[in-house]
Amino acid sequence: MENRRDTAKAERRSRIIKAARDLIRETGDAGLSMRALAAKAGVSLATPYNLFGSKRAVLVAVLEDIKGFGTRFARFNALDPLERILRAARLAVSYYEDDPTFYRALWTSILAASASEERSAIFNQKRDRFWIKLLDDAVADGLLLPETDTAVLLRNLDYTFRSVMLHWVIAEIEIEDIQPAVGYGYALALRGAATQKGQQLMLKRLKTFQTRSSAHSARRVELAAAEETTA
Amino acid sequence: MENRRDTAKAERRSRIIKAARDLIRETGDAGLSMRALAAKAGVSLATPYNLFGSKRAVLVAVLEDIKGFGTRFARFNALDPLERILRAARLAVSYYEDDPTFYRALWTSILAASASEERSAIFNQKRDRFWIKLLDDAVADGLLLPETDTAVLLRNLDYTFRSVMLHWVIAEIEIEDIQPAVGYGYALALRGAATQKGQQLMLKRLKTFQTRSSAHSARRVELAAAEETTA
DNA sequence: CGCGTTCTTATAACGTGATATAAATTTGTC
DNA sequence: GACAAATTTATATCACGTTATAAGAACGCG
Repeated sequence: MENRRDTAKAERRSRIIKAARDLIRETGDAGLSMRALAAKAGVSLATPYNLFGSKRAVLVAVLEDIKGFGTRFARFNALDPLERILRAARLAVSYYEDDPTFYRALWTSILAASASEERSAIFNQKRDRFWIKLLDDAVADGLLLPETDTAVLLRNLDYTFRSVMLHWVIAEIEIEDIQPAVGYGYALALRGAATQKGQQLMLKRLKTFQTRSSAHSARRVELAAAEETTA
Repeated sequence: MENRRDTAKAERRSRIIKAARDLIRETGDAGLSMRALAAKAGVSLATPYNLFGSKRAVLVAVLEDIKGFGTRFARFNALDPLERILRAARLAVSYYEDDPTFYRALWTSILAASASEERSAIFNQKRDRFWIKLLDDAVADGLLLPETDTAVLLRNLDYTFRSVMLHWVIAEIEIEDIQPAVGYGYALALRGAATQKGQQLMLKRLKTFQTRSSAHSARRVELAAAEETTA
């Protein structure tokens, strides 16, 4: 990271990431071709491949380039651990709610790009540690069962989060359904791993999220029924 | 469905589906191009587009062409409802375990094919009814909370299932990790929605699945740590 | 300075999914 | 049997992601 060559390389990298982000914002995922990306970044077509390896890798880099989570989260420190987890999930969702067209285009592109060999690295060690700490706190406070393997539990929460996002990207649910769906899934899983003390807290959450999710579910059933009669 | 024209069309359709299935079995997802598919099915390149609309639609048709779930499930009728749900999940997983290379190639292709407009129809009404009946039985037996919205709960279970599958397709977990991961996710969610009576049943399941999932989790952490030191 | 290395650049090419076009063929109906 | 409608067919074309090639520039080191 000291050579002038390496700094120029890093500069080119960030220029490509920025160009990709801008291009998605301006034209959506349809206008994001590698040729357009290279032109906008002021590099040759081959350069993004040299620096990232594939289109998918560029887009994952765009996704990872998002920042500012930690500071916004600091406010919740006074809450009980389980509540803090739900707030953290809500905060993560809010990123998508604040710029849905951008994130949908981004994820659409990532999914469309052929799966290459590189370890997809959507998992992030630093991010994992943050969440596992939250879960460990809940165990320490006697809200989650002491025998809980928080790493396994976290993976399960991640499953929920990403599935809901995927569901939204595939365009089968609306942006406003994400929040209750994630909340319900998290509350459900946390209650599943909770002690009696923790279960009481989650039960209330579960009910509110369930009714908010039901509204959407009813909508979906109506749609399906309508399709069935026309088919 | 009465014209000879329509029957010929249906025959061409099934020939294309069969050709796609065989092609995946023989060459994997790499060898499955629309040109190879058309050649193997004995039709022109344009025909699959006329009959299905896109490559993705062909592959979804291949996926939906798989059958024979109900009969194998009959044996579990004597078990308690929650146990029956876990067995059903296990049975669903076994389809993938029985022919992993085929299913991975199939899903890889489906994901790689660009997202078109068609409603993805991975959700199936008949299938939904089957699962909701299982959940309603558990409610009726006092194992799940009476206020449970089983449709919402089912969607959550689906999230778990598909995320694990996706995780496997992306090649970050092994085929033998699917079963415990799905089992853990289902047991966790079911315990989250369970009454005290149901919770005791699920707690035991949870522990066994957790230890089996932990083995994999530990493997992953080792890998990540190894990568971090080399990086 | 000159040399070797590394990387970008420009350009061409490959195979892909998808679409457009006109000809050929099949089907239903008179 | 002949006509009209519909659709497959053959073929050409497009933009795309990706790779290969050769030429040139920037750098570290002697």
